[in-house]
Amino acid sequence: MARRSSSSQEVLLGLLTVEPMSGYDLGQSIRTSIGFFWNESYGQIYPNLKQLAAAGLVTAKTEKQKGKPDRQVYSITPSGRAHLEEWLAVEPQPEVPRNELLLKLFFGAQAGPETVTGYVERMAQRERGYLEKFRQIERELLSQMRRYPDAPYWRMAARFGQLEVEAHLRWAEETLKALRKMEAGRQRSAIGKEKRHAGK
Amino acid sequence: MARRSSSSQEVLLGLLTVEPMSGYDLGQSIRTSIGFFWNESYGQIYPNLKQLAAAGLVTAKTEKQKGKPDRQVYSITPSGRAHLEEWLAVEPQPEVPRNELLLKLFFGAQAGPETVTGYVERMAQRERGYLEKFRQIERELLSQMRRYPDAPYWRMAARFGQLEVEAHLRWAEETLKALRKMEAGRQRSAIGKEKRHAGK
DNA sequence: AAATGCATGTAACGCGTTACATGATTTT
DNA sequence: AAAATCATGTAACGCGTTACATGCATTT
Repeated sequence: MARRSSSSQEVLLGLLTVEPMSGYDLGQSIRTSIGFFWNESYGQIYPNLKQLAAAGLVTAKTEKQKGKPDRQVYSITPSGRAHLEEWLAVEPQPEVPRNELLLKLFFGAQAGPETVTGYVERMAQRERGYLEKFRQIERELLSQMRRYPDAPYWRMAARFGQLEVEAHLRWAEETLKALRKMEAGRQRSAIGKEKRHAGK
Repeated sequence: MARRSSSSQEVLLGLLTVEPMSGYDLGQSIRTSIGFFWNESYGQIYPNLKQLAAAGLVTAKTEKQKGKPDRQVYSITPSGRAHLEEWLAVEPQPEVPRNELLLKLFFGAQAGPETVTGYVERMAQRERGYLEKFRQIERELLSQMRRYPDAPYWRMAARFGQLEVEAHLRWAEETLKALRKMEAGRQRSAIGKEKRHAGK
């Protein structure tokens, strides 16, 4: 097996400990339940499932459906669980950050406050949407606490997202105030220039 | 010119609006000033500078130094500034998140609370270090407000990092409490099992 | 004597997204 | 009639890290 550095296969194994699923299901699960801190495209999921099956970490079973196309349902094997536990025992590395909004804000002087104000406003809008989602997740998790023994861990992860979103919103409010002050200042000086020109 | 989706070249142009720099300088600047929200390796910086020079967006000038090897000092050109402004006018896309710590925490039930506790503790330690750095950056920026007209924008970006770090630390404290409770619970039930075994 | 910093660059490799292909059913 | 959903997969391409190469000066 080639040296692998990413966690794309392990996230599939992890989700398959909850219940057997198809590649399509896994894509849905990722998007809806861990999407706020992890993401996989189908271009990753399907080939990785094949590799996992070839390595004996999962097994596939074809399920026929009326009307809809066949499903390949994958289950984790004992050696798959062993692999997952090994991976879990490795210290997670801090990720390298890349925040394009902050990058454009950092160079905001080259564009003027009007441009970046819009970016921050729409970012805040998005974050407010996330806040709603987290509240919903919180309710669902609380009601399913005893159905899933892993739920306490899921809550901790969701709580991280919640606190981050709240911090983002506080930042956005503060930053919009500052940007609007700058805009006002620029308008005043622009009017000043106009008057000076008109008076010429 | 080929279609480019990433911002690796634009970050170089942006930093060169502050002052002319060598590839090495740019690497240092990135690490020390925007490193908390953006990152570039030398394997990206040097080839991208060449491409920028070939496209006429920067110019290179060889500077000789005593003892040390020659430096290629790059300056942004007017068309470089135009390109930067165009890029700044494009709405920044929200990045796809990948947080390995949260991923391992999410699957924490497969490893047990002891394992993930260590991960969160060391994460909190790192974050406390960042907090110190942000306080230092804040001091430096305040003292250099009139030397650099872009400083207000830099402060906004730094403030984002500050608020995020504070949120992370609050989360870590909360989560460590919950994990330690779970550990205690598991110990009690492990002792219970032991006693039952001993009594057999 | 060894390690670190200055300084520039290239090559290999893996990761990940996007686009494409196919085709039926259900909803708008 | 068109779009969205279910469902699986492949291929191309760009991005980005890591390792490697070189070599002098300074610090430990």
